[in-house]
Amino acid sequence: MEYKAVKGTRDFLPLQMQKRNYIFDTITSVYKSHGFLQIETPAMENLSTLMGKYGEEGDKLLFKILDSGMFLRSEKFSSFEQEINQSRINKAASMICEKGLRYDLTVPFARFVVNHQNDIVFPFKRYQIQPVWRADKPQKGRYREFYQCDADIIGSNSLMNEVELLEIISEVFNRLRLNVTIKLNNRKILAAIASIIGHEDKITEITVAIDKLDKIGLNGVEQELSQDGFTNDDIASLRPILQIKGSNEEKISTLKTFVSTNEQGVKGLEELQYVLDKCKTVGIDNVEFDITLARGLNYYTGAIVEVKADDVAMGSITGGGRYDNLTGIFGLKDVSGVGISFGADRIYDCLEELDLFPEDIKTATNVLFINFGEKESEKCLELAKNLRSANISCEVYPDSSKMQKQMKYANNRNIPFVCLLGENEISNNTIVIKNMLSGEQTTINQHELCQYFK
RNA sequence: GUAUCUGUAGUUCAGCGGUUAGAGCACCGGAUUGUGGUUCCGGUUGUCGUGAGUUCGAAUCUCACCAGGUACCCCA
Repeated sequence: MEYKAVKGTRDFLPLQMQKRNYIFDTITSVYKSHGFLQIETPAMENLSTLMGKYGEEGDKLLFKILDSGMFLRSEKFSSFEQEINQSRINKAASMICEKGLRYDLTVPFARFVVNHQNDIVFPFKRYQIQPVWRADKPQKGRYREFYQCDADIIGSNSLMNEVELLEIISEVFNRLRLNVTIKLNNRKILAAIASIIGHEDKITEITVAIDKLDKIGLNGVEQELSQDGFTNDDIASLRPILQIKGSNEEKISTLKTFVSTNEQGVKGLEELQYVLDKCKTVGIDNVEFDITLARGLNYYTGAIVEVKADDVAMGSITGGGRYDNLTGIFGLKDVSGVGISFGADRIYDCLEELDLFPEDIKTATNVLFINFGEKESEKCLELAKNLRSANISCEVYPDSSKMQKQMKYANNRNIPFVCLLGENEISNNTIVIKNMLSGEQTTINQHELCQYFK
């Protein structure tokens, strides 16, 4: 086939849209039940807004948009060529691209909050369901265009917000009937660990290495750390952290002694303890303190959270955390926010794999009127109008084709009821209703039709 | 960036050196002019990813290129 959708992007068929909307509707209704307000932001942002917020890897994965028109003045061409020749792609790109597609919804939201600070009420609780784009190589559970479903609370330091977001996560996955584990950590603890072994500047290296613990094991992590310039002494002092085990309480008590001399670490542990305690009061029992959880995004400063499906091999399906300084970058200081993001496409893949989509979401039309000809279908139009005003979706088959074809249409469209109204029925004011699931049919009076479907 | 697998009908795939390249599904028609989903019969569908090489002979073997998937990295 010659013309295809761009690699990593997809068309969605009607059935897929019905399933996707089931996910979006579930998340939206939970968000609304907590009083979150919806916003949208543009697909593209200035690169100055996006660059430098996601870490080195993130910058590489930004889709950049070529400036329109005379994008490169001839006098600049030689310096552009020079940058290209030296493989300084970002520098070269900045000369011909000023815009890029958004990489997530959080950074544009921070820009939004700064721009509209006088028009919104703080603490501001917003939700946003839109696509984001990443120039990644696609594979299972990884797309170049995918939907994030974000909820953030900005303008409040309270840890109640963390708890509310965890409640939302729990509620959404309950409603979707998907078993998950919520992994929780705190950047302050990670920063304290880095500080205690004397490598404050290497938080990223430490977190990335710790994050790989379950993948490459203790030896692998230690090897990686020594490649990153950590001495054997550093690694030895880190070992109790790398080998931490047990329940949430046991892990916390191990850490308490480890970070007791570090103010930030103590604070992080207190925050973590508070959130875990409150989770217990609201009945969330699948939260796990996971010291290996790091998250690549630069802007997180406090709680960080990630959700994994228990019964499917899939990357994280929800992520989030607290960011104390994100709006500061755009010129609004001392506004802290915390947010989460559901990855709708990965959740879709999980539900599909476990066959957890409800059957009834396939039904778009409840009743099909079989078309027997001009006179008969005219009567059907009348009855269809009545059904619709009673809020029952229905349609009249447009051609008086063979019955087999019309019935097949109802079957393929998952229409649960078919109405037959032919010559006989017209003459005695009746109508035949066939249940497509059971195959049973009944004959009723035409004026009883609305009542029948109520 | 690294590794690995796969490109054959609308689709899922079989054929893996030897006549004119097949099957299921889908689609169309019929058995059945007022009954779908189950059954039976018939029909349509191809630059075998592209190019070169090996060979008497290539969908099949080799190489290059193009396209797609998967794993690592990272992430939702």
